[in-house]
Amino acid sequence: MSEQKINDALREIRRGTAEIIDEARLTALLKAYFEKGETYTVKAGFDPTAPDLHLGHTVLLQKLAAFQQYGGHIQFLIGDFTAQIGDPTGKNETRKKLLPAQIQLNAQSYKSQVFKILDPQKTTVVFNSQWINQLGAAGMLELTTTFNVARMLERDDFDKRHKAGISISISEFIYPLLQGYDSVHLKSDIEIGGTDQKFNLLMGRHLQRAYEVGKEQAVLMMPILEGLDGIQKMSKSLGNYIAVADAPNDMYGKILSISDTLMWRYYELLSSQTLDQIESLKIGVEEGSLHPKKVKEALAIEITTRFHSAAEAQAAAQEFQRVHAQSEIPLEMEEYTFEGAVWIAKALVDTHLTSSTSQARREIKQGSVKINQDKIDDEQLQLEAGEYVLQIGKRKFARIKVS
RNA sequence: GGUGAGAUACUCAAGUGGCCAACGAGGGCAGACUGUAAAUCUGCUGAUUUUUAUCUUCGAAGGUUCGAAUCCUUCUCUCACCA
Repeated sequence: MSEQKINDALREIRRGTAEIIDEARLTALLKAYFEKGETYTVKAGFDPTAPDLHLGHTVLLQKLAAFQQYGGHIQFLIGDFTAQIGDPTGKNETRKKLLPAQIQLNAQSYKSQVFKILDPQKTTVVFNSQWINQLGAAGMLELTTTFNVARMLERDDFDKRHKAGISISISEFIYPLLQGYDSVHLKSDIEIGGTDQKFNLLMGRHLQRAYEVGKEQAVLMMPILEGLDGIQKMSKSLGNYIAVADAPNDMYGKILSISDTLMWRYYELLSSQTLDQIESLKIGVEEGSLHPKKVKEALAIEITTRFHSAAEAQAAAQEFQRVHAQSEIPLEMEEYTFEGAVWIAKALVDTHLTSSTSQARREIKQGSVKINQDKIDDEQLQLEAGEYVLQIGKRKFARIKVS
């Protein structure tokens, strides 16, 4: 009976993971929950420098939510102290020191977005400056004695940089130690993070042993979600992301734009559908009884509903149908008013459809500008009094009134 | 501290006195096509109602020249090697 439950839970928890370390521990925790009702803690760290979450971040959140269903209590850690150092993973730029007020603001922003996925009853939000500031120089020194340079250099990106003669700051050595120390302080049972965090996550285990916490956290790593292009990781700087705060129409449209292959990846990592349900969708598509676009639409609806509402998701779907399938104009768009006749290029700039009048001229020359759905080719066109819908391409619209 | 190399448009990267608003690639935008904002092909991608023209741009400031991204001087910043 409970055997079956444990196996089902394990299956959902394993879903999409890149790697799990100490699966025996994980199983034991689940067993204790199903048999004795004992809960456990799951830690996940977030960086307060970027308050805008995108779907890539929600891969972790989805996994945390899964844990919440099976007795996990989430330690949602905001790395306000460690943010000052900057994670050496990936890029290496000195970070600006964040003001406490800014961190508070970002934390609030986090909470409002995160609790769309997580159950607040089973989540504790913590800031690591709380205990790291208590460490003091002596505590810090003690922390550094738990590890050595040779092992630190084993870390893949340090190793590469060291061999390539690229500088590594001492503070960057401290970063993994502090992140690991968070696990000591929080006595976490499990920590989850991206695959790029492997070294830091393992440090948690190492330090829990060194500080004799009495347990070593299991580590669960999630893959990095590919962005809209399906190749590079989803990130804000690459512009291939879907933000949690995106408007329903944008969110829906962006999901629909992903490739059919990527769609399955998103299903695995982002959907709340069970593995069995997803499998049956796959079979349907392979047999030809289910159109891939339908499956993609269902995903878009699910995700949009999660961050907005079912009604808004439906509206976005209908809007998409209107604008793209039937080439009609959207229901809502920005409105601007002008006094007196206005030159078309100027109107395009003032409505932010183009960045400059030169750009506007080029767009007109290319035949991508439409007024009230009619293509125009006269760069000199003056708009007389009246109401018009300006359009560039399929996606950019503005309504203007000329008086 | 010493020596050397470099700084070009959103990014990478050509260009070493006029043919340079500056090759090429990526990215972005648009057109065609499509179940899709996918894929593919094509065009555009400094600004300006002087648009086969004008103006501003190649780290910054000066200078040489009829003419400079290209030559000279100073400065700022990055990087590599040595210590």
